Amino acid sequence: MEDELSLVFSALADPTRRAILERLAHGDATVNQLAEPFAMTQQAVSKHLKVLERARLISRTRTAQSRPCVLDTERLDAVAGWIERHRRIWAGRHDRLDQHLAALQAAQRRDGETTR
Amino acid sequence: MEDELSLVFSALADPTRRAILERLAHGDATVNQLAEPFAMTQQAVSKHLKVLERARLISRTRTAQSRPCVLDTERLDAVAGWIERHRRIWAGRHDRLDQHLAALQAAQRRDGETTR
DNA sequence: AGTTTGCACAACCACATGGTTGTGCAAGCG
DNA sequence: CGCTTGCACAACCATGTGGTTGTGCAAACT
Repeated sequence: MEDELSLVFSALADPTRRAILERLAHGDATVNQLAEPFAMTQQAVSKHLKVLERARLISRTRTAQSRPCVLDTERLDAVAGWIERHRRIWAGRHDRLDQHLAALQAAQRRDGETTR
Repeated sequence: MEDELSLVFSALADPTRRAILERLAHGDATVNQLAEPFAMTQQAVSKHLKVLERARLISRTRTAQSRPCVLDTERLDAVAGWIERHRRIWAGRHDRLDQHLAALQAAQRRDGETTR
């Protein structure tokens, strides 16, 4: 129905889901563990997980009664590729890797931003 | 209302809008020029442009009766930063920044896990 | 002057999204 | 065995989204 890129982008277009992904970056977690920091029901988080799963940003295993979530790392590559392509085209700057990394580090330093 | 990152991501989560951006990468264009390749009305494209404008991915000038669209290149940097950060964390790549991030990740993985 | 061009605003529509409550069900625990 | 835990499914609701048609209006053309 919808193309992969759109699915991933729209999955990322929600602070709650991005926070979930960040949480999962620190290790796998169960639904309840993921739901705990948010002021919403477990069912709502379940919905978000379904969105992430559909975008193949996470995958889930059925381990007994818990369904731990695992990041699917490759999914971001397509998105990063798209972004990078256009960023370079638009900016017209053929930045070398060093500049790129410097920018990333700067971006990381001013973190705390939007991830919630 | 909504955070910047979500605005940009959701603006990018539509094939039409991404195509518009690609078109604009080759140079500024008017609304009608942008609308021409799509099987939709000029008004629909206008709506898409408003979304892109709200996400500050494009800016518009009022030149006489036409309203040419120009890419706002900086907006993608935040998104690219977010993507790159997480992609590298998850994938555990191999440059200096990556090792730094991997160390961070390992340190953070050391706690949590059982609690929550 | 009158007409055409380029665009935006408004109202409307169908459907998606993000949340809720209520419920059910399989796995583990007392 | 019965209770609790962990999660998903269904129905519902409010709002957002992506499209349409209809209209209006300012600038440019003749």
